Amino acid sequence: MADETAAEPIRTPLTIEDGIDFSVIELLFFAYRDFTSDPDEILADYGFGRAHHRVLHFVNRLPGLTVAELLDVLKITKQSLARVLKQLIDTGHIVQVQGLQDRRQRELYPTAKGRTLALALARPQSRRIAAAFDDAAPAERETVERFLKAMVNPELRVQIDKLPGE
Amino acid sequence: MADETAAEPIRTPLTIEDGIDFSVIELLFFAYRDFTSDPDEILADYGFGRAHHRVLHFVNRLPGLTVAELLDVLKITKQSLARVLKQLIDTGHIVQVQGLQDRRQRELYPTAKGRTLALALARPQSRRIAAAFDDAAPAERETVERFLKAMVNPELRVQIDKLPGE
DNA sequence: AAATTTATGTCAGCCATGTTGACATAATTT
DNA sequence: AAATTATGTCAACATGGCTGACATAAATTT
Repeated sequence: MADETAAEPIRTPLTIEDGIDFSVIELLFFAYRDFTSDPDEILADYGFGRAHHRVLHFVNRLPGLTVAELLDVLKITKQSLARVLKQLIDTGHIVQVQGLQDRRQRELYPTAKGRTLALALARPQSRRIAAAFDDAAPAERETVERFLKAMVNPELRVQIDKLPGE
Repeated sequence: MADETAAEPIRTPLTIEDGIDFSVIELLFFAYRDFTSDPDEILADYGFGRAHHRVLHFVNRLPGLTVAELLDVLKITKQSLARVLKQLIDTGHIVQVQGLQDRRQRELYPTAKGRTLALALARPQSRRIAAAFDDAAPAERETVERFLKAMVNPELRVQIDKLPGE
């Protein structure tokens, strides 16, 4: 205990008057909570978790990326990656190919099986997004995308630009 | 191994042509990754994690909410909550008050210490959001908020409406 | 050619945070 | 009086992060 006397309960809520944008903070929390719940159910059938999903996703979007590049996108350590990557390789969702110019590198590619699963996981998320945009004008779509990109650390926005557009 | 022969690597990336909105899926991932990294650094100084943050946040925004209500917002089990809640109480960030009408209930309130920490955690997130909106028009702000709310499961949107507006 | 650096893999152990199941207590409701 | 409800707690387990240490092969530098 930090103090002898019991600290007094504060009975008034924190509000926007405290100078903080609580509404968007909370909207991001709730939106992400439900956004990730979609693929979670599918993953459970495979004995996979969110970690597998993220790896599979980026290997499908950037086929041939190296282990180091993947670590940089996911912002995790190689020991953390090792476990899930091994499972994805053992189950035939991802294959490794030795680099041509640099034979130390292991280029990661999805198999047909891995591509199918990646698509199955992305589908409900894409449906949720489409429903959220509902009858939004193209300009509104653009506003949302511009906001989300601006939320990313400036030095890491290159990661977004590297992803295939169409 | 699922197959004798090594499965063929697919060398073409998944793109929007596959009928999936990959750009917004990825923007949400990157935005949330960096959005949560702000408070993580502060929390580390206290030996706390994201779980503590979420509890502290909602106790500050809905002072007096009960354990059951908190579980419903966070979508975790009471055993998971128990550990982090106990730590927040032991460190004097949160206090429990026996319910007046129903004395089985434990109403959760922040202390002055808990309020200060909640504000410190919210501040960098709010700054990031403000920077992302930069010189956005009020209508654009509204577009983003409407989109994020629409991303939440319809039956859970009441949780957002219960939070204090101003 | 030798030494160093780099990309990757792997072993071992630790921590945070989620889970399920079982059971206890006190207070409320039936 | 009995049943239900809100909460707490114990034990065991899984996932997915982490650090540190070390090994190997290939590329780069000296």
